[in-house]
Amino acid sequence: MQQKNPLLKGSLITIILKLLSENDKMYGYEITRIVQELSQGSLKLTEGALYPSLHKLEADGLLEVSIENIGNRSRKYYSLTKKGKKESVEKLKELNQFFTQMQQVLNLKLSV
Amino acid sequence: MQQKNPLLKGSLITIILKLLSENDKMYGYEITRIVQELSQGSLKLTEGALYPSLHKLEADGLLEVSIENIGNRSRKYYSLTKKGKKESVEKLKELNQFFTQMQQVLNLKLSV
DNA sequence: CAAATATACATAAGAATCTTAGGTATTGAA
DNA sequence: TTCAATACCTAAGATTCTTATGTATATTTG
Repeated sequence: MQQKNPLLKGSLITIILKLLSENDKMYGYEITRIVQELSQGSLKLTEGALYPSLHKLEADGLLEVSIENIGNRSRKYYSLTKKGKKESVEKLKELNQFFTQMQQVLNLKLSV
Repeated sequence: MQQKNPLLKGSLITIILKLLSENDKMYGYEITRIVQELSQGSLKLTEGALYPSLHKLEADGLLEVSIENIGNRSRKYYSLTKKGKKESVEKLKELNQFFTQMQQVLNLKLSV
């Protein structure tokens, strides 16, 4: 079955960590907006994917939460812990390597 | 739980189609070898992932099979159907777009 | 002002894709 | 003759995502 929206292909965690390494704190809804904006609408980060991932990263000690109230509405701001900063660098390195490897596999003409 | 081996991240189908678009016919075991070789051993295409994917592509009419016997051992050679050739181009385009989008999201410095 | 859209969080079912762990059998090398 | 390589295969379970909900507040628009 074909998927209609482009996949994140296992890169969601890396995206979150990277964005948070460039911004002191961000909240979930904000992250979905920024990803859509930066990809000109082609990457749809669904909330059903994002929120569970944020909770997992928090449970793993990579993110910490602070709640802010805007009027009657509340935001959960996430920021990187020390461990999260380390992991952010690690994950970005891995993803870069993956892209490099994929390009090697996909671009090279094979002689039969 | 961390994964030890790099993921294929949903790109396996694309890899198969691309390799077959450059080689008239290939068999499963051969594909696992070539992917390892081209990625200098960093991408491990497990057989548990590959064979079911080949069967799916065949069932979807993108690949066709011809069996060759080498002594007492038999190989199942796969090659692209017409539909498979079309899809191969399509999938490669998609993956390239994905890489481009990811780079936009991951490289850009955000101003807060 | 009412209705629709945007903001902001969340979960749960199911699909898709992969790893891990087996299994069978032949061939070649040590 | 035993081990590694070749060559196929499947099944259980994990992970990651989509799709579909649900709740509630705030803002825009007709």
